[in-house]
Amino acid sequence: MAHAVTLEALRVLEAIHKLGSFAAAAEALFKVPSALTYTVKKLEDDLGVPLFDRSRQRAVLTPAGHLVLEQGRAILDATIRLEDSIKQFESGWEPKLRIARDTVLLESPLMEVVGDFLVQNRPVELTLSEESVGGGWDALQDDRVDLVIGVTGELPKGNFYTRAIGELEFVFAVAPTHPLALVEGVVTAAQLRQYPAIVVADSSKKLPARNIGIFESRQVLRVETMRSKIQAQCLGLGVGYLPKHRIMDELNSGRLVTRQCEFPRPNITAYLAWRKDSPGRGLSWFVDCLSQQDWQLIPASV
Amino acid sequence: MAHAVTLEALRVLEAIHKLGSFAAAAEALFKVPSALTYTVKKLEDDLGVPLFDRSRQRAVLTPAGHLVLEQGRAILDATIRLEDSIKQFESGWEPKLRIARDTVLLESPLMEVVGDFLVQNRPVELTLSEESVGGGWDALQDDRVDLVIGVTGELPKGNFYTRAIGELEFVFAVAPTHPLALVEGVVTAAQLRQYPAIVVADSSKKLPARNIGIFESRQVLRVETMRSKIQAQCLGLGVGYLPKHRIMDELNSGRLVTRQCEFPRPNITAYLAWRKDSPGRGLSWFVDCLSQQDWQLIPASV
DNA sequence: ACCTTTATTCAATTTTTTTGAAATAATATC
DNA sequence: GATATTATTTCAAAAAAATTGAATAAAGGT
Repeated sequence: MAHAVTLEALRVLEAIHKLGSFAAAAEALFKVPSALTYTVKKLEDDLGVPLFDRSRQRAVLTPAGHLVLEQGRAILDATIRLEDSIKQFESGWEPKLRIARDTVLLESPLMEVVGDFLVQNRPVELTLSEESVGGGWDALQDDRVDLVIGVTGELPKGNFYTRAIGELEFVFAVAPTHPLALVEGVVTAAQLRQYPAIVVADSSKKLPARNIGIFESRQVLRVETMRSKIQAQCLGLGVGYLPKHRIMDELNSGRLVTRQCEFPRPNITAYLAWRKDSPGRGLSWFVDCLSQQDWQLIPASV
Repeated sequence: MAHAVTLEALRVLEAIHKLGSFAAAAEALFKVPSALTYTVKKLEDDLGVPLFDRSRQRAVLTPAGHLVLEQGRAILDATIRLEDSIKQFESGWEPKLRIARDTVLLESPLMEVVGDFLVQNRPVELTLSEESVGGGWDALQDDRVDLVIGVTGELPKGNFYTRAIGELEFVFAVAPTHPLALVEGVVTAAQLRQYPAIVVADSSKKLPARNIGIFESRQVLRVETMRSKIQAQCLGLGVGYLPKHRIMDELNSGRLVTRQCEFPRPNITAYLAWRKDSPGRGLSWFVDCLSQQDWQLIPASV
């Protein structure tokens, strides 16, 4: 047979697997069970492989069935994206917009902008996520998000637009109860090595992980978000550089104190970044608003 | 309408675009033109957008049509891959196997193995390609190849198997007519800077490009393959490190001479690498043969 | 053992797709 | 500029495919 696979058959497979039975799937698809029997059997005949094991009462996927299901899901997703693209093409508004914020940035400035967007009641479904270190680039490149806020470092390969939103200043901060708080003057490498370092793990799933500002400590505690890192350092669990704009409260109230460190950490520029290809009206709107938003950073020098 | 796109409609779209008319596409698909009119009109109705511009005699795609075609192709490709996967699942032999050779390696040892495979007349379609520097990893990660030979350096993220095939030794070589050939003793950084460096460009399309062994020359000539680099250096266009096993002939015949260099380049291990997931019989066969093949390298120490 | 749930078979029915002939329109040719 | 050619659409009829519902068989729960 020329073309065995049809989207309808993949949908049926998916439904049966998800709901656990032909009967339940039939109901969900507004059909009668024998219709599914027909569709499934046709696909099995065309493919030449049984997709379900019928030795028991409830049909369960064979290994071949799992294979078809898995790749079939990707195909169904692609058709949904295709239909979404057409909708965007007509209205200009993308049906879905995925925004990632790097964990170095505060959440509230983003939320303000999101609030402004939501009251406009556009036909756009928003998804927010948080990334760390190189993870923002990774998510963008891997097409898991459409827009990232607060990415830093080198531009990876690919066609991206960027816009600087300010400079990040890092200070070496410890809890006042931490032994390093007692050090007068500059903290040395030897002193650093005595205490655990708290680092934010790279959330990359595809690109190689970056390790920024790791000094060789005896112990490293890896956390997922900047919030966790700040909290860990406030509790005196370890030490490390923190973005100044995130810890103004902690510094003012004395929950953290700064020290000079032998290895200074230079300021780095934070960017908005998005894919070049055909931005929808939603993406354009967010790029405009987010680049004018006050992220409480140092204005970008260049 | 719930689900507008069907694979059949995408195939029709693709055929009309490729062959330039409804009539030609109909013939290719063993149908009658009015059947295509029906299919296309149905898709247009369901999507709510005209896909073809009919103001002229021959129908041409509208921008929206191009969008559907482009994404549709990806979907059709995925369905073909799905059917291929099933075939592999049944016979064990993958219908397609894509092998990349890093440009540091000789081509002939691979060709010998390929020859041995072809005489077995397996139902496997082979594709060979050449990659450079980080490009092998890139192609593997991006699923453009199934197996790479001669990748070096750090393992990127992802699930890969690797097997060492030997160590690469690099020698600093220049044409006998090159000014640096006259230097006695060790070539210094200052001397190096005087002459163009020949480097093999990273063929990566997704991962960040690696730059190995670039010393800051006034001029850099970037080439795509090791063969080009060797040739450029034989012609005295520039200098650089070359893999010793690739230039034995040139060294013996005096077309290249070696010199000591202030920056020595350590040996590096070359690997076979492939994706973990479900190797077919073809991939397994190649991994076995290729890892036993004599690549004329130094046996791996570790 | 009995009842319930589940999947399949099969003939009848409905829906969808395909066809071929005729109509319409745009290019090409003389 | 008239005419032939090529290309697409329209429409009713025919063919193919999908869906239904009733009957059947078999598995699991109580």
